[in-house]
Order: sequence, then structure tokens, then C-alpha cells
Amino acid sequence: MVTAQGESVLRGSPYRADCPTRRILDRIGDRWTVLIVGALWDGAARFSELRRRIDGISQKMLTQTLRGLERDGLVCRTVYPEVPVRVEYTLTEAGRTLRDPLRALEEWSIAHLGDVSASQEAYDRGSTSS
Amino acid sequence: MVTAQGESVLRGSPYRADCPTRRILDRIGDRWTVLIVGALWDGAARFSELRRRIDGISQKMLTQTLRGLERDGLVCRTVYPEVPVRVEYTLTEAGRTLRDPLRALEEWSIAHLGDVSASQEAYDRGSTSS
DNA sequence: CCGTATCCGAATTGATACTG
DNA sequence: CAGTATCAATTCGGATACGG
Repeated sequence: MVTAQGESVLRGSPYRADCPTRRILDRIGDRWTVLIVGALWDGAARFSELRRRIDGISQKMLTQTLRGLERDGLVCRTVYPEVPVRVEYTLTEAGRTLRDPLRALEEWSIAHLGDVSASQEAYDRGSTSS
Repeated sequence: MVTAQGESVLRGSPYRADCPTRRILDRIGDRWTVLIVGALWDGAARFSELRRRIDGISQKMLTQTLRGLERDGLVCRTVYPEVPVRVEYTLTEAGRTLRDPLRALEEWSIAHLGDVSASQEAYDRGSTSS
């Protein structure tokens, strides 16, 4: 549970900012990465199709996030030099292994979102009704 | 896998920004939340002890993140009206359930960080050596 | 079609100073 | 000890315009 790169975030102290989990969260914690991975789940997709599938993403952020994922070796970008050019994105094998941890997180979210929302409302009520 | 609140991020389209997973990632995706949850893993801790344990966190961010976790019902704050005052933080039962998904993420990180770093270096070399 | 470049406002974070 | 308040720096994200 402890590597040469850094210590566990969940156990051990002090908790270093450059531990593996923090580095990965810096990647998947942003607004779009998880959405893109999800959109590529079923297979390859073109740039414009991703743009259509992911509600609200701008062209800039789609490009930027895809570049980051490509740099990390999680997404593969293939250019077909046709006219007009066609670009397809797919998850790499490493990218597909993200499925399990992401699913665990999703299941936790679905199971606890109600409690969290209720707790938030209770907390906010307590603050305003002084 | 699909709730009344929103659709799965991993499957289904379009991928909505207000799905459960996105809401939870908005919480744990920030720079400090996971570190704090990790620091509270072994049991209760005082404010200043957390500050010492979490490398590089500022007083402001520790307070702010703890407030957020408290609002979400994941952390419990207890004030002991001694002199000087003592404040202890613990994970709630809901907070402790975060263990499994966080562990899954940590294990993925540890298993793949090497590959990711190598991929990054290769990618960066390819860009600069034009 | 698939981007890149630039500008700008909004949100995050940190440093610092001060309070019960 | 355990915060709150304020300000400045940085980063993020979106809109727009343009290029291969």
C-alpha cells in the first residue's frame, strides 16, 4: 500500500501532496475527464460526436481534456487523413481499467447522494435560523 | 445504475453535469478533501493536529474543507468548552463508507502511476523534438 | 471537420492579519 | 487553540475568432 513514489493517502502521516492518489485525483477530479471516459465507454467516438454527447462542454475544454488523457496514456487519438479529416478517440487498455474505481465511486455517489443532500439542507437551516 | 436524480456517468447519454458522480467528484475532487479523510482515518483529531499532519495545507483551507465535509454529513465536529477550547473532528459513519471507493482509486493510482508518468514523458518528448 | 489562439470573467487558493 | 476576514495571485472555464 506504500510505493517508492509516495505514501498512502488513506493511512500514514504526514499526508504528502504528491502521493499517487492526489496525482490521479488531479486528473480525474476536473469537471470533464470522468464524463469523457464515460462517453468513450462503448467504443470509439469522433470529436464532434463527443461534443454532442457531453452536455455543455466547450470545444476548448474537450480538446484540452482529451490532450491530457492522451498524454497520460488513457486515451488513444487516431487521425484518418481523409477530406475532411476524421479523428477518432478510444480508451486505451489502461483507460479501460479505470472502470472499476470509477464504478465504485459512482455506486457510492448514488447510494449516499440523498443523505448528503439532506445533511446539507439541515446544516444550512441551522445556520440561517439563528 | 440510474437514479431519479440523474443518469450514470459511465453509461448512457447525454452525460448530464448534475449526475450523482459529478456532485461527489465536486466534493472529493478538490485538493484537500481526500487528504483530510485519510488523516481522520485512524480516529479523532484536533484542528492543529490535522494541520500538522497534512503537509502544506493552510489554516483557511483546512477550515473551509472541514466545514464542507461537516455540511455533507461526512465529518463530525465536536467542541469541548475547555480553556483553551478543544475541537475534535471525526469521520461519521457515512464518512467511513467512503473508504472502499477511495481505496479502489488509491489502488488504481498506485498500480498505474508508473505507466502514466512514463506516458507523459514519452508524450512530452515527442512534442519538443520536432 | 478539427482544432489553435486569445481574451476575459469567475472561481480557487494562499498569505497575512486579527479575534474569542 | 481554533478559528474569521481580507486581499492578491493563480488557475479554470467559456466565448469568440481564426487556421490546416
